[in-house]
Amino acid sequence: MMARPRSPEKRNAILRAAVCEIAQVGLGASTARIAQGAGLAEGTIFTYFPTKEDLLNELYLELKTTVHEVIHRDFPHDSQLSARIRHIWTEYLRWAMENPQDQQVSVLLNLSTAITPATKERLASSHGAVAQTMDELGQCGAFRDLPRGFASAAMLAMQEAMMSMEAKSPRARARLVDQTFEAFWRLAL
Amino acid sequence: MMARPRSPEKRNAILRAAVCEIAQVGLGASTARIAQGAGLAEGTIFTYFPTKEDLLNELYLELKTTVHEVIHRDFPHDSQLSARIRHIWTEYLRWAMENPQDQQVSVLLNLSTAITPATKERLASSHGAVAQTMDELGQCGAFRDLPRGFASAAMLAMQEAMMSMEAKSPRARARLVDQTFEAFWRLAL
Amino acid sequence: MMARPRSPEKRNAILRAAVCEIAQVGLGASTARIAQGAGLAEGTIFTYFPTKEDLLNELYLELKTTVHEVIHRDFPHDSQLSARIRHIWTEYLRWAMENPQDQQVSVLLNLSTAITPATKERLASSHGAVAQTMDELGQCGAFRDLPRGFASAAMLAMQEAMMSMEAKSPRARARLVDQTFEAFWRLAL
Amino acid sequence: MMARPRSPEKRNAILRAAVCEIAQVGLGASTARIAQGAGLAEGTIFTYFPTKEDLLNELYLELKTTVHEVIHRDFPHDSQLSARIRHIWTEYLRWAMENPQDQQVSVLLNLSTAITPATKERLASSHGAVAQTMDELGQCGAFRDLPRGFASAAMLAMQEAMMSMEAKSPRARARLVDQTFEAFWRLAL
DNA sequence: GATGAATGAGGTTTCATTCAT
DNA sequence: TATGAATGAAACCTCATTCAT
Repeated sequence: MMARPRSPEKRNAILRAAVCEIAQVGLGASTARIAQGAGLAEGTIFTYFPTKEDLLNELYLELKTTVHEVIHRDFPHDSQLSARIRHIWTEYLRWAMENPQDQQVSVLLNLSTAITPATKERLASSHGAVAQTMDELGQCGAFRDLPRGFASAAMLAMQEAMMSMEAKSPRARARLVDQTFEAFWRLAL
Repeated sequence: MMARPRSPEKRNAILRAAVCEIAQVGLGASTARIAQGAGLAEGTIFTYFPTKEDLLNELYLELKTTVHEVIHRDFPHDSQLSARIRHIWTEYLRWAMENPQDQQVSVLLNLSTAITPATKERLASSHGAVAQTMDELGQCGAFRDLPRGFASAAMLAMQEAMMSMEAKSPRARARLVDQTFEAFWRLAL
Repeated sequence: MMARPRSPEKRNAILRAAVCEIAQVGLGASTARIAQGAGLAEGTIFTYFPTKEDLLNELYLELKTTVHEVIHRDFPHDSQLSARIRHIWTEYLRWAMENPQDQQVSVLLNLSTAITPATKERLASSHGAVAQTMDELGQCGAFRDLPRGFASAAMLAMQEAMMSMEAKSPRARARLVDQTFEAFWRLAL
Repeated sequence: MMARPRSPEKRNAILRAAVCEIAQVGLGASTARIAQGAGLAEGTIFTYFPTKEDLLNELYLELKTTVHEVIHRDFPHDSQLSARIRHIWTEYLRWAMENPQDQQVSVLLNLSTAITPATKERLASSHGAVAQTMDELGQCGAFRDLPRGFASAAMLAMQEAMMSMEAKSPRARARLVDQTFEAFWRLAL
């Protein structure tokens, strides 16, 4: 009934705990355990999120928004396409590899029926510079004749492939990010 | 002397119903609803699968095995690499697009903690010709310097990207499959 | 529906298996496991015993009857009271210690609501010589002023106490049986 | 800040209801019926006892502890052995006859595999004065040459025999208690 | 007669959510 | 507002019993 959170710290603790639990046991993670993970009482969750579904939707927004912020930070707005794509490529992968649980939960939520279309739309509206860059990519070279959105999907897909590689050391990881970008860029022409 | 034998049809009906339910509501799909979907009593599921987890593991095997069979049928063993890769690309996508629920459930199961390592290993041993072809792909061109397994992951990733495109007509779909293969092949060199 | 057993061996196997299972897990032992223990199919039990409750009642009769038979064998009908009581004491304890599971299940069944009064009555009618001896005991010495049946109950109670002692060797056991009989007999005067 | 605290009354209501149900139908008594008997919702049982088995173990402890308390109340620590034994004899029987269901359930639990060794050990440590008196009894007269523990077992056994006698009136019951004690004491010498 | 698959009621337990404190 | 006990629907699973083979 109440959705006006009193303490942003607690709200955040809940979201962090949710990520942690869901990463471990899937979307079936119980609200009770999430609450416990957040150091709160079972019932408190429901003063911050009226429903478990609401919690999941908000979590989804939070995760996606964070990624957007990461990418927009220091975004080379005026550079040429390849540099902008490389930025997206690099920053997204950095975030994903530094926050594997967040990434994993993000994937799970993407596939879940709990996330409403409304939630997904709310995100589309906040794309901004990234969206524009991806569109530009869609116009160029190999992607020109393919459906709108394919460039974006392909890039995300390749990134997922890249993440599935166990990167032992951070150094190896950095090189891998570069190498795979080169490969992807060749694909794009 | 032998009472009614366990019927493969019923076993199959359960697996089909499971796919259908899981596609709709996720892995939380209840055994009761699956039974109902299969036209059986609640308890009957458990004569075929001792546990829900067992059901999920068997379903996983079934789905993956089907894909392998689809690909191995008419596999051009003696053709050159590009033809073999194209075969895998095409047949896999055909199956996935003709059986979107199976595909979706397959993805869900892949991410689930319910699938045991033992189950995954059972699959690895049945790869055969496909595995060899993918290995070959890994040796060539762009993938040579990347970690083992990347070629395979990248291909699957690109296929998922392709599937995420709504293909209106079967005709358009066929063209899309071709176009995206060309793109992928260019990536591979 | 059918209660006329074709094969006494199978009927017996079921009863033996029932003892074994019940001794291990209590009266909750499932008919399926009992059947398995008897080397029979789940359903076969029900051609021998229409109901689980029937099985338990018959088992109860069987166990009690066996004890009676053991005691009646070589019963010293014409000896004086103390000799007859000693015979009952010794033979009952021998049986109980040689068949601990049967004894244990017998106790469980005694306490169970599954055993009908009708079943218990059926037994009372077959007491014979033992019953008469116990009655005689009730008339004598210490038991004279106590309620009818107390002598019998007291004896059984003392025997249970005796059985609860871990008797290491058979030799020690034999001595213990003697010693405790002497004690009991002193009680009776 | 503290929400509704867990209420000892409800915990007790559950234990009382459990005794009542188990006395009627055995250890198979369902948690649902126990909850109903306690005037609580099905789920509430599990905030007080994580598991049915835990409930049974706690019930066992509670019953045994009550008996110990009953006996220790007004225990004639400084009287001679016979007086102390008579106290135990009398008080135990009084409790058992005034609480026949508790007594019956206690017996059932004793025989059940649900009660863990840990639970039984927890009790052994709280014996106190009774244990010492029973040990003393074991040293004397008839019990001297019998195994340690036999005196105690014999006494309990005789008490059970005594309880199995239907005592019509309280007056008759009191006399019976006395008479049987005299008999038991004669046994002990 | 023997078999064991099929049944569905019922058992224990979990869980999102409510609400007294 | 925060708490956690209370709730009861629903989940997974067991089991006595039936019945086609």
